[in-house]
Amino acid sequence: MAVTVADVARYAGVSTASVSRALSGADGVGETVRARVIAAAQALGYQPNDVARSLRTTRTQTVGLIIPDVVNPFFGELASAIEEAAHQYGYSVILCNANEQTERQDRYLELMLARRVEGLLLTPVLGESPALHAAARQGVPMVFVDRAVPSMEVAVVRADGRPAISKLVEHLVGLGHERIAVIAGPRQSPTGHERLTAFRTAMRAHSLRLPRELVRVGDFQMDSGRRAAAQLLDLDEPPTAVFAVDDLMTLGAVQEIRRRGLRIGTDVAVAGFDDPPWFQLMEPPLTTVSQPVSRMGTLAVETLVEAIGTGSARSHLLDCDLVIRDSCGEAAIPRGAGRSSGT
Amino acid sequence: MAVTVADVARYAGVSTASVSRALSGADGVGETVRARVIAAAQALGYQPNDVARSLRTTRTQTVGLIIPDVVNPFFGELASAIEEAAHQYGYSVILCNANEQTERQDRYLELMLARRVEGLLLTPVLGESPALHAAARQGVPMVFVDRAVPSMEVAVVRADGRPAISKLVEHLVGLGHERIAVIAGPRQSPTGHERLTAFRTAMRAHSLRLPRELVRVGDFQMDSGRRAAAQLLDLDEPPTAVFAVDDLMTLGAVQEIRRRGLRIGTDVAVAGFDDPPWFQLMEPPLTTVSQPVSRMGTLAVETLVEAIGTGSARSHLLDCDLVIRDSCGEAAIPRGAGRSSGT
DNA sequence: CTGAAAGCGCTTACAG
DNA sequence: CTGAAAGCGCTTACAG
Repeated sequence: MAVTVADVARYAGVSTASVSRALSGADGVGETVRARVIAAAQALGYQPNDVARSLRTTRTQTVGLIIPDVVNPFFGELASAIEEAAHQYGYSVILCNANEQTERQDRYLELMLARRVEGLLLTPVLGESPALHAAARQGVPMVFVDRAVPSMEVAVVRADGRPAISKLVEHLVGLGHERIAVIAGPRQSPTGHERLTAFRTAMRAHSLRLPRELVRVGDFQMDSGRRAAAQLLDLDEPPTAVFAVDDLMTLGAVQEIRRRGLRIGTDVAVAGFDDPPWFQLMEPPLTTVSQPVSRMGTLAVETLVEAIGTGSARSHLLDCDLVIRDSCGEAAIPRGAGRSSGT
Repeated sequence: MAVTVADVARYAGVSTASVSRALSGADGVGETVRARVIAAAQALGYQPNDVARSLRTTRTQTVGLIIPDVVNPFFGELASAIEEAAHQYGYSVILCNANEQTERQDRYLELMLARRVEGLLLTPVLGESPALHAAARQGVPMVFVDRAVPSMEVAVVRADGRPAISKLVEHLVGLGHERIAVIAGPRQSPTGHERLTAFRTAMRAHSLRLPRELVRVGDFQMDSGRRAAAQLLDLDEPPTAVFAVDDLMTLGAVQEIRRRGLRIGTDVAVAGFDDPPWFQLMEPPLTTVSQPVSRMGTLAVETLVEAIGTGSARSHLLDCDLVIRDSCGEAAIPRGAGRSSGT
């Protein structure tokens, strides 16, 4: 655990400079010397020390990844895609889970800066983050994934849910739904806001009312989806369809609906967001707005690599898909207004 | 991005030694000097360089985590728990996804050693891994999670599925099942082997036959679960119950059963392994053997920290729970042998 | 092609 | 309490 270039040099009878050159594969070193060095390294069991190299070269080959909630399958898949792509470009990734807390995000940001990551990939948590602004000011290459911070000029890679949401509403209306509720994200969340606004716009386009009581605010966690669904179901005139804007809240809603003995798709329609593998395995399979998660991850890395290389990078807005399955009912909706396309 | 201790020292009018002491909070530095240093650091926007510090102290405050498949929810949750616990102890984690490939595991192992991680947490992939043995020989503190390598004397933190599997078989038998199939893990997998053996033993204890055709080998991935279920269902005399030994294969089996229009719990019973959040949301909710995943993660980190500190650590074997829900049917099993406890 | 030497940014004995 | 100096393990101009 302690053999250094100096040891190898001594053993091979050459200078440390030659050792370095030979081992790094650089040219400008004779074949015989190279062979001797390699043999010596082998014999001594030499293990390069990247921290020394990093100090000297100021390259760490590491990028930082800060995710707000690794347990959320969406972010899990995202992290996985990012890890994969990063390695493709020769970067290791230091992973931190901000857990949706600004203080944790800031602490990790400091930590990553101190470790001299070459770039930063993050899904910023909501709220003011001094460390984030500091990092940006310092000029560390960085790109946001999935969430933008409007006040910051940082490239962002995310998916635009609007067209798909509009299609979803059309789908629901086609099935005879008029009283459609939404379980939205936190008010301050740009993503949540965008989805809610898109939903509102689509409802208006179909001349459908969206009373206050049908708009519920959650926090992207399962429990808030459950609570929101409960409130919705307790209404004097409950909605015939519920649209939740992320996977976890969708799950919560499904759970609450089930708990009450209601059947999804017939008693109440459910549409979700994101598309973890088991959505299609639910009974009935869930209709949902799907984001190109792993594409986002790959693209985010590519964008970051570009930022590291050129000092600047462009944002990318991907498309979402509406995946129609059976959870919005395909036939008899109780209050069907004759518009149903079902049998 | 380039202010160093030397700059701070100059600005504060003291030596770099004092700067280092003041900033690290060490004692042996006067209050006035400390205050001046802190002010100077602040004024200059000093950002400590951990790679230099690491080189000097030979401490990197980093541990490596190698997971065989981050997309698998079991490992996702495990990684999340590990990341959390590691930070609690002041360690950052470098995450690598071996994707069940020895070569990738070995490459990442080299990389982590070069980066001088202070410890290694990994779920070893199957197959010979020269780098793993090399690392062990070198004495890098390490602990295995979830999977042991019988030939290596490395502490392992995992859960013992045997008692829960025995209870599961009892549960199935109580429900009238006799023809019970198993979708096992790869033959070389100790974990898979343990679960299969436990299942065999339990079957024998109930004097139940387990013909070859009812034992199917998968690879812990969803697709293999699907294929295994298909083969099982195609049998002249298909099983009345299927037990899959991980979450992904369980999902695959569920999907195949559904695809054929069969109802889980009534047409065919399904029992799974692991307990991702949506198992309880399936229709019917899935009966499963649940591992204490996040406990495993935390304990693995504690064990590693101990290994780093003392140079040795003990293995830990946790218990699994049998979570009984409705997927094994609670009533009428077609071929019920009169043993059914249902109504 | 090869080597002597400096230096990356810290921390830590060692003196005083 | 404070500083001068060495050194962690590399790489890279700079000479030759």
